[in-house]
Amino acid sequence: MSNIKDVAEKADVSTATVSRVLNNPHTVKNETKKRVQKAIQEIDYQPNMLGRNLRRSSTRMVMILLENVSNPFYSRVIRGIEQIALENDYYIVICNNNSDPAQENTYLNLLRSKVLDGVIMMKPELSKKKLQELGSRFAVVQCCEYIDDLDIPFVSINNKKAAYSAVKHLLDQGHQNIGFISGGQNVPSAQQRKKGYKYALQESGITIKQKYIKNGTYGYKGGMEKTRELLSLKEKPTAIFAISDITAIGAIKTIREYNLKIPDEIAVVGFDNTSISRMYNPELTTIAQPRKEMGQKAMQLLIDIIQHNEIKNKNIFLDHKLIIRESSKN
Amino acid sequence: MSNIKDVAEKADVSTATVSRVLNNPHTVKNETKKRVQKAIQEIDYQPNMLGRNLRRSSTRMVMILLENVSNPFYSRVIRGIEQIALENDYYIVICNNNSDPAQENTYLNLLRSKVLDGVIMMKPELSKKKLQELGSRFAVVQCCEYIDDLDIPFVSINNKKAAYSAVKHLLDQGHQNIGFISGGQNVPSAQQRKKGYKYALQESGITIKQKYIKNGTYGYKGGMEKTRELLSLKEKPTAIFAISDITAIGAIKTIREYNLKIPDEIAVVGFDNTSISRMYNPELTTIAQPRKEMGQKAMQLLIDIIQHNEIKNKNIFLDHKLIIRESSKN
DNA sequence: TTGTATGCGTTATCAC
DNA sequence: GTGATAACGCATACAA
Repeated sequence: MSNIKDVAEKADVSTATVSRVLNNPHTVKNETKKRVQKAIQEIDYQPNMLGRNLRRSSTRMVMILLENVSNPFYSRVIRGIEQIALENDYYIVICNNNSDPAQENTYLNLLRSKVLDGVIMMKPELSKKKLQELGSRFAVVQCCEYIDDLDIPFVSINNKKAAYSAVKHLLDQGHQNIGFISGGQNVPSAQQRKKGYKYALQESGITIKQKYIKNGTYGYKGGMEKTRELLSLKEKPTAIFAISDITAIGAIKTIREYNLKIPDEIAVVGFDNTSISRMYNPELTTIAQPRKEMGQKAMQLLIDIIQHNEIKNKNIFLDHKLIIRESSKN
Repeated sequence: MSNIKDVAEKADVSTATVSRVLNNPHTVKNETKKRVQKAIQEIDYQPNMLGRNLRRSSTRMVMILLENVSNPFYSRVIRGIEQIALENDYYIVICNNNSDPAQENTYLNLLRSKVLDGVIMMKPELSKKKLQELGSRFAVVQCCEYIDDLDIPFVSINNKKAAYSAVKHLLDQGHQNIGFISGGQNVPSAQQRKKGYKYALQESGITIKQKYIKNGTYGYKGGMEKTRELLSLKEKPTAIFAISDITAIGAIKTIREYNLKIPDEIAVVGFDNTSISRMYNPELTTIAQPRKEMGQKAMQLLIDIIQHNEIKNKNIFLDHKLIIRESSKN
């Protein structure tokens, strides 16, 4: 493959001038510029970014590190990130950690070794301490999932409030026995949402019953299993608040096995407003997060860090929205 | 940040020796090695891959270029790719083209400029000619979606046969009027599947009616709209074969609006066996592709190209499987 | 087994 | 407006 020297020879200029045509065209005399551009065309020259990156010590590549792209929640967040990235000439690459700390660490080595200019972390596997360390040395932003007593900027919603509004909606519908199927025990957002669940009940003077709180995973199967447990209780819940839409759909599947009517005999509320919530039968009541905007804010934050811009607000909370559909209201 | 020279000074060796410890440890005397490793620890040295990459003219980074990660079909394919990549010390980065040729081209510049060692293309926006050109100069593999008269290796299923088996299943259930909701007009797999649809009908001596063939998109809304068109025909189809699971679910949604019973009054078959097909109500009959294996084969193929290994088979077809569920059979 | 020296391809500083 | 050249950090051919 040809390099900048070949172009320079072909156009009878120095490599410096070729570089200028590439990066600061306005500083080159028009005539010279034309000659260089012609040469570039003729020998089909493509700048080698490996050289450029080394020289500049920057790649304009930014990674989105998430659990797994199969999680439908992320798609719109990614869109938001991509939009801002594109506008600012950054490349976005997405990497899965597959919930494996070792795999996550492998990808983070791309950051440590300068291949990436920054990273947006969606659901870190890293220990708090290591995350702090990483954030202190490299450009890192937390998005959606976050740990707030670190000095790492984040964009998220107020999960406690969001869960509160979901449960409040069920209370308003007259439900008293409300089950909660949570996510992973050590996932911050799940803990925050549990607080919101409890707070809503307390506020209404309802005793919190541990038997109604199930810690599970975010998955479909988890939703099925935990619902089976809830429905085998003597005093069955008349409503279930699930940590994600998929979990809620697992719940509905099980409810169907028990031949209970939704929402008449039992109501279900999910979380995330993923596309399936609108497509499912019955359509699912859920909490919408401003996913695209979260991505946009996160990427802007990351750019500000990379470029050492002043950052006004390192902790950004955006508004959620309760979306009421068939699964909780006739 | 410290570099290889700092380590060399600290350990009182040459940079060459440090490099050897990093890359060919067995060629260094044990005692020296220990000293170097200690120095690396002490100054917390992390090799700068920008330098290494330039020197080696390789990054061990490989891109999966797809339409959008939100498509649930890809998740298991990606898993397969990741598995083989991990085993062979390659980094996998995923990029969306968002069906935008310009965006795709931007990402492909990473390949052209040597930032990537290769790319697996899931659904190219590139013109056939440009794809051919790209494949002739760089390591490229087509996966799932493919154009077969190019000299670019691919891994896929036999879409015609797969569609045939879906339609044959419906015929076996006694259906004669079978609608087909296709994908994009210029998507190879959609064309191939249409052939399979037609072939199955012909084989059974059934006249192909254009009114039963709807060209749409792969989406939910497309499924809804096209089904509305099909159900407003005087002679309604009693079965619908959809190009994807999501499209099939859109179809079901509309069928429900018409208060038709599935599968008694109308049967539905999807394509891809994505997780939603099992979760949906009713559970969806569909065609399963060996997604993980497709990913594995594609990545192995790509590695073989990158490393200039001999390649026995450049065109790999894997077996599909018909999965019969509630939406087509009681 | 180790050190010296070179070059990968580019950009940016400095001089003209 | 342009050219000469150093430097980015590393791996490797060659010499010792």
